[in-house]
Amino acid sequence: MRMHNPPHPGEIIKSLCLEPAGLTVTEAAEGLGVSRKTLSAILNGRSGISPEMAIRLSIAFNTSAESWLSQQVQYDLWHAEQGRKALKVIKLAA
Amino acid sequence: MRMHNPPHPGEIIKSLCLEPAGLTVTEAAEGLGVSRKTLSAILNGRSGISPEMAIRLSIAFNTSAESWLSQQVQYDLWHAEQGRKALKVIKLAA
DNA sequence: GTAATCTGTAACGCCTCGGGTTACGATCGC
DNA sequence: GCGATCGTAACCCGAGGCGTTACAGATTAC
Repeated sequence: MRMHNPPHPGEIIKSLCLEPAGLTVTEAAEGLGVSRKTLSAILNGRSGISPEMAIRLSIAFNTSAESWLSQQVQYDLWHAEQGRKALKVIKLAA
Repeated sequence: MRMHNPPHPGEIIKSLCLEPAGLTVTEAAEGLGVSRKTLSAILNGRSGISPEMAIRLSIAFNTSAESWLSQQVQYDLWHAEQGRKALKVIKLAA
């Protein structure tokens, strides 16, 4: 279990994709083929990156869809781990 | 993009966790703290592995929650890639 | 043959969440 | 002042995870 709260993938998108290219949220949303609201929600950590969105990012910015989803998994998993103690699970194998 | 359809993580759970331990679906579901229906749906590829379920698996079988979610990502991504051509996305950066 | 167990799954309800549209207030540059 | 940008609230929709109940089929035990 990691110690630090991993950043939303949205922050990485903003700093590694939008800013270097000088793109506004509106422009990027149009290019990705989604609404401005959808992209805004991701950039501000209010939505996760769906498999489809990962593919859109991979096309638009020539990146790896897998890497975006991996970051999303790290983020989701860290938050799910916070509720680990509340789960009633019995050890079934060593 | 991978060539072959990756197996549902459920198949791996069955062959690597349940069968070696001689567990029935009913027993495993009780140990994991979920309904038999929920586990059955996963084993038969009708449901994905949620972050919470990944943690349950990691506790019960002393495995890595991350590995289960990674497999799920591979599976989801492969299926999402099948609809890649339908996405209207503009290249925004090289 | 009969009863118990295990399993998949349909039918329902509940809640979360991604995504779209519309619309508003705030901010910044000209 | 005016236009562009942005975050976000208020809606609607559909998908998906999970629970309970209930049924049918298969397997096993007696």
